[in-house]
Amino acid sequence: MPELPEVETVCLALSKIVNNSIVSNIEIFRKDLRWKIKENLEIDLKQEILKKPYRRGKYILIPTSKEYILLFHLGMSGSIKIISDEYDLSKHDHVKIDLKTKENQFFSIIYNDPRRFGFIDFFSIKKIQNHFLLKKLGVEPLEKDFTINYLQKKIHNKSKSVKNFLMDQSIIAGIGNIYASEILYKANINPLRTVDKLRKEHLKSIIYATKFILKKSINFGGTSIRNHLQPDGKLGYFVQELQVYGKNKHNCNKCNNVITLINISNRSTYYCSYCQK
DNA sequence: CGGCATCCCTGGGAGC
DNA sequence: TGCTCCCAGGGATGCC
Repeated sequence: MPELPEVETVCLALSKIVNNSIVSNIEIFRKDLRWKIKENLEIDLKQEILKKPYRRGKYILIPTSKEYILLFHLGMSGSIKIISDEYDLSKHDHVKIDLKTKENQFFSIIYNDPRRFGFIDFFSIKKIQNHFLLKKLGVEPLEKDFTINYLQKKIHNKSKSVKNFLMDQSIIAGIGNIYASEILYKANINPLRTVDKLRKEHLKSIIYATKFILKKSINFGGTSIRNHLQPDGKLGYFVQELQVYGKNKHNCNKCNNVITLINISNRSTYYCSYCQK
């Protein structure tokens, strides 16, 4: 499920209950995710106070009062459930964290991930700059430093396709396969075009389209959880909002020609060959 | 170094 | 209904 808008939505849902709550218990049912969960996580996390979660790329980071970071990555199939009532564990629930909020309410966070491409880590906040995953991440696409100038620097001497460029986490953090197609459709740029062929006006369109698509999807995610007393991490992609991903053989909303499906680096890529040049 | 294929893993859907 | 095959949204790794 998870690219930047979905991770942001999960983060927002978490922040409503996690902020200043205390970990009363933690159970780990499976440690072998993408990497092995640290042996002493149960001991280290118990009785910690969790502060406000935030997002970096596709990672969820929850600082604790003892200056540690609890990090989640949802991989390809991960989700987080927030539970306040009786709950029967289901298949692929790997971690359960019980929380008591400052208003003395009780919640549990369940980490579920069938394919186990996701990851959970716990490390000192001092090591955040050198964290083996976080240190590689490029710019946040919704922040001010996502600029034409930044993109020009990153493009320097590169010949990869613009779609692979958008999905490269060391360049822009948070865009995955679905939103890469959506952004390029919005920007009218062919996903196969190599980045060295992009002109300034194209970069401008990419930045505009990226911010537009991501913000729209975050807003959609926000409205979809607004009325849930028990926000459920399993929101999935906001498929109602998708214009081109998964729409092969449908007609383009702009020119009415048929949407094309191709493979770029073994990933499905959808585009309109008439609108996107 | 850049770019690409491969691999990790399980489940769901299509097709027979 | 059941089997097989193919595909899937991430990203590290290794090879050229």
